[in-house]
Amino acid sequence: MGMEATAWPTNLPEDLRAHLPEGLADGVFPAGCPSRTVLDHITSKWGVLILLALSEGEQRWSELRRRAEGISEKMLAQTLKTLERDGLVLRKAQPVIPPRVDYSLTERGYELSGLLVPLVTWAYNNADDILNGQR
Amino acid sequence: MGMEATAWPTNLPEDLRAHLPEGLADGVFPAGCPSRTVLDHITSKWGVLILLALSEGEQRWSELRRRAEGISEKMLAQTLKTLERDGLVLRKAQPVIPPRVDYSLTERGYELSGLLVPLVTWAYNNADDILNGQR
DNA sequence: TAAGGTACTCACCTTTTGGTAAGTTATGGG
DNA sequence: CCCATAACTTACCAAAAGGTGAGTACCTTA
Repeated sequence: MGMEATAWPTNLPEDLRAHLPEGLADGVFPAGCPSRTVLDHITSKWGVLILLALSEGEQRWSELRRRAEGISEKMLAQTLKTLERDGLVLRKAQPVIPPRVDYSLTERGYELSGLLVPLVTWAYNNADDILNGQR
Repeated sequence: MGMEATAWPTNLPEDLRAHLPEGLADGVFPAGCPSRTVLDHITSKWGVLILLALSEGEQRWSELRRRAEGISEKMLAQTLKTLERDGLVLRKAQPVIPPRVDYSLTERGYELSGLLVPLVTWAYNNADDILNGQR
């Protein structure tokens, strides 16, 4: 309400639509499904931002902290651990003092970032329109 | 550790990478940025699932409840309200008893779902590998 | 001797998110 | 008269996410 929201026609030709894989073809994810867990990791508030930052190349802890503006050390550690466990992020610690740790995307993580970047870009480009259109 | 995570080379030719828009070219979202808010809406646990379900066409409240398996009525209402406010979902209520309400994607919502579907598909295809590769 | 740098962990507390169960609406059918 | 129905709302509570500030390790530099 307040904005001219137009409905998208439901009867588009099949080949103009993005396709869901079989098994969730009707949009149903089984509730306990592993993909729900993975989806939660990769769409988490800080997860997206970290993957995004790393899509620009290998970075140190402190650099990631700067890029994911507003993240706490606790959440940075937690998020990196989850992504590392998921095989999306690679941690390389050098045994020097003061410590130096470099984070980068794995091949799988890089593949994922290729899907995340368009999404974030879209959010960035549409954010003002979306939030202004609210009565 | 436990899995053979290989690092992706950092020095790829520029044109093989997905690109971030300027303004977040170095991967920094300003902390209070509107796009953070929008991103939170569209990557929320239930938001993704609802947008996904609606990418298959117009649906009633009760149908959405079934498809987003495990969602409570409270969260369904809340999620739909947010997406409607954001101009991504269109609500059409018919003044009949018992009530009938149909939800569909707006043009903007449809555009978004085109980016979300590949992401969810990726999660679906990779979920088992990811969760099994964890020591 | 003391301070500084880096990458963390931990305990404690607050805030946000989410679930449950009940109530609401108005009408048509038994 | 009373129940069922669809799409909600509300109050209350539990769980999860997240912030804060302190502490740790160890070597280097001043």
